[in-house]
Order: sequence, then structure tokens, then C-alpha cells
Amino acid sequence: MTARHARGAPRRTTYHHGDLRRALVAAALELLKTEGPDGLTVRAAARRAGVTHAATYRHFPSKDALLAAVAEEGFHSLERALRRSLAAGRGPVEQLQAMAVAYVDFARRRPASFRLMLGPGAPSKAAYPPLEAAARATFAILVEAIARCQAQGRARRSPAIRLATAAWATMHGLATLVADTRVMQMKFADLDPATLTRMVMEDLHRGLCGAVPGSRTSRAATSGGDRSGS
Amino acid sequence: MTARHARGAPRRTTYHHGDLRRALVAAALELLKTEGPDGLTVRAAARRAGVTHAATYRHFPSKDALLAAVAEEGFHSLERALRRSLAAGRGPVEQLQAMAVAYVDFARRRPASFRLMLGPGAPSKAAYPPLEAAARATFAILVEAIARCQAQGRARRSPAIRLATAAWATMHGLATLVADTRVMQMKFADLDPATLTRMVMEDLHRGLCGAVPGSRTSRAATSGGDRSGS
DNA sequence: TGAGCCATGTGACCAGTGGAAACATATGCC
DNA sequence: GGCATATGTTTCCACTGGTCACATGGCTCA
Repeated sequence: MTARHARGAPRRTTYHHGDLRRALVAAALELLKTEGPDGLTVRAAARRAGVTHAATYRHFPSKDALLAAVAEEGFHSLERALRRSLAAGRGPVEQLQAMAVAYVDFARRRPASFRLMLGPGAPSKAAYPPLEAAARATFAILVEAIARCQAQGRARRSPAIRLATAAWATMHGLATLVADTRVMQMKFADLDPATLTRMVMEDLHRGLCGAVPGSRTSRAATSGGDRSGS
Repeated sequence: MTARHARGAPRRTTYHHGDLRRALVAAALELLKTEGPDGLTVRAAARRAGVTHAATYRHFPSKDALLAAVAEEGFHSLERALRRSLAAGRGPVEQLQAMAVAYVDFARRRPASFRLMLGPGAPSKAAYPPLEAAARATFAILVEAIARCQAQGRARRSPAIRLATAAWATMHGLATLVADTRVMQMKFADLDPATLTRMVMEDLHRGLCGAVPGSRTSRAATSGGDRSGS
């Protein structure tokens, strides 16, 4: 029997597929969304594309390479989402907030993709230049937004990289928490992620303790805060 | 041939192992540290314990259960580390900072364990009550530290859970970035993680933009930031 | 002291995985 | 028209997590 085509795979009449590479990436992405990371196997993707699993290796040297292509697609999606969100905010600070919301929302909507792109098992960007490029382009938007915030004049003497790291770590941490719902131990589950993100970014922006007009200015924190005795 | 004992596994003379369960967890942990997550297979762990892979299933119903035991051990380690760090700081804010450093440092020292405990593929805590308990005990330390910060009087009107989330998201985000070194795109790699963590937590504490005496107060951010149009 | 139960370990097996190699087919270029 | 070559198929491999029948021997109890 030839090419046992699984359900969903349009019966192929021609011997050659035509655009198998794209089809494989699409199939893999679909599997990732519907079945999760464990469901994404080379064989399943090939089956879905109506092709033998070995055919995959004509287009990708390894499973990792296929994953890299899927991750790349994910970065493009994320980049588009970030750009869209950017249009919403008026000032740079609002823009950064909106981007954080979009970032976290991406992690919520497509957790498996998010993990594939930024999680532990992610394909090495060094090994796949296009993936690296896609990732870089995506993060550039973020970095620029942060830079604009600083340019706005409210940045402290801290070097840019430091503030950027704080912002990036915070939103990435939130996104990770949201993507891996199982870590939702601190019961903020009743808040929708967008609201949560907006709040946390606001906290980050204002600072955890100080900066509330009317409240006592946080002197202890600003000057040599370290040695404030117990 | 009986019990092909791999290198490192002490030749067993007795038929029964004696304490196989513990040995398996230790072997798995060791594999995790040395070979990474991919190297941690049931068969490899069993081999290292000087036992057939099937013997594993006398003590753990599945690989996942073994992983859960390893993760549990990880939480105990993390808990000890956090408690130690706690002793270092004088005030509650310094304590929180120290704990963040310890948390991130754990992620750096034992990235594979960290991922197993808190990453995407982590065993479901619902399925393994001891694991859940260990995790809960660990996070309790964190939550208490944050609560102490608030009790200190510098907390804003924000509900506790909100500030805790911000702090937790930030340090977890940092730890994640550190554990998955591949994401180190924003080139802060030249900073050692501890310094980086201390800095970021300080930023979180002070706020990204405000709280600098002499600079303009961030009016725009404090009032009605939420209902920015569209 | 002895018998046997039963926890524990073994060996053989299964389906499924990622990957390699040899073979088959069709497409496009000369 | 003919053939090189890109693309897909078959078949095989080592390995994985998991199951099952069987082997072993430490423990309890008569």
C-alpha cells in the first residue's frame, strides 16, 4: 500500500508533493497546537502531510531542524502580534505595557509554541541562522520600546541594559508562568492574564515600594538602601 | 550474563538491591546533572543503579513518577538554599533580594533540575502529592519574605498578591533566562548572575522610572494608566 | 528448623521514536 | 528523447517507555 494517508491529509495523486517543506511545517505547527509537544513527532507530521516519515529528511536534516522552522514561524507570529500591540499605546510607557500584554497573551494562546521558541528544549539558535534572525527581529521591537521609554526622560542613571533586563525578565517570567499553567500556585488564576500583566508592569514601572505621590518618598531605597538596618 | 553493571555501579552480590528506590533517584539526579534531561532515561538510571530497567517499575509506576521524585528532591535542595540565604539579609528587603539571588543561583547551578521542577515538562504536582507539598513548602518561604516586606510599611495600596506576583514573576523570569542560557540574547552575559539579580531586584524595588529624588515624578503612569484607549 | 509467601529483580517482548540507506519515481534540463 | 537529479518509499537500526511471565531469596510463621 502506498502513502497511507491519515485523516485530514488530502489524498495525494502526484508522486511528488509539490510543497512538502511548507506542508510539514504547517502540520507540525498544527500538531503542536492540538496535541502538544509530545504529539509533535516527525512521523505524525509526515502522516499529516500525507507522506512517509522518511520524506521529511529530504527537507530537514533532523527533527530539530523541523522544530527550528516551526519556532521561526512562531517568532514571526509573535513579531506581528507585538507590532500590532504597539499601535495601541499612545506614550512609550503605555506601548511597553501593551507589548507586555501581547507577549503574555501569546504565551497564553500558544503555550506550546512559546515553549518551543523560548523554553528549555528550544532548538539552538546558533545552529539555525534564520531562527536566530527571527528571534532577533522580534526582540528588537521590545528593546526599542524600552529605549523609547528611557529616551522619554524618566530613565534613571541605570545603564539601559539594566532596565531592559528588568523589564524583559519580568514579562518573560509572567509569560512563562502563564504558559506553564501548572505553576499557578499563587492563586492569581482568577485574574485574566492581560489584567495581571498590566498590573505587574505598572508595579514594575512605579516600583514595588516607592513612587506613590503623597506617600513617604522612599529615601531608604534610593540612597544606599542596602545598609538599612533590620 | 546477569545484571550487566555499568561503570560506576558497584557490582551487586545480593539478588536484592536493598534500597533501590533511593539509588534510582540518586542515579537519575546524577544523570540529570551530568547528561542533561535527554540523558535521563529509565534505562540509564537503572543501569547506573546496577539493575535492569524493568526493576524500576517495582518502585515507580512510570518514568514520570521517577521524575517527580527527583523534582521533589530538587525542591528540598532549593528550600534549604533559600533558608540559608535568608540568614544573610538583615532587613526584609535585603532578605528578599538575597533569596532572589539564591533562587537564580540555583537555576544557574542546576539548570536541569530547575527545569524539571518548574519548567514545561515538569511532572504534574496534582498527581504527586509529596511533590506538591515540597513545592508548596519552598514557595511559602518566598511568600513570607514578600509579606514581611509589605509589613515593613513600604507596601503600597496594591493588594499583597499583586506585589508578590511582580516579585515572583521577576525572579522567576530571571532564573529562567539564566537556566536556559540560550536565551541570553540581551548581552548581559558579562555580568555574573548574582550581580545581575541584585541589580534587577533593586530596580524592581525602586521602580523602573520613578523614585529618583530630583527627577520629575511619574504623573502619567500613576493616574488612570489602565483605560488608555483603543 | 523448615516451608512457603511475596516483595523484588530478570528477560523477553511490544509499539513507537528519530534516523540511515537502498531503492523507486517523476520532473526538468540538455 | 534521454538522462541526471530532486523527491518520495521501503526497510532497517538502535533506542525508548512499558508489560508480563518467570526467577530469586528474605521474611514470617508453624
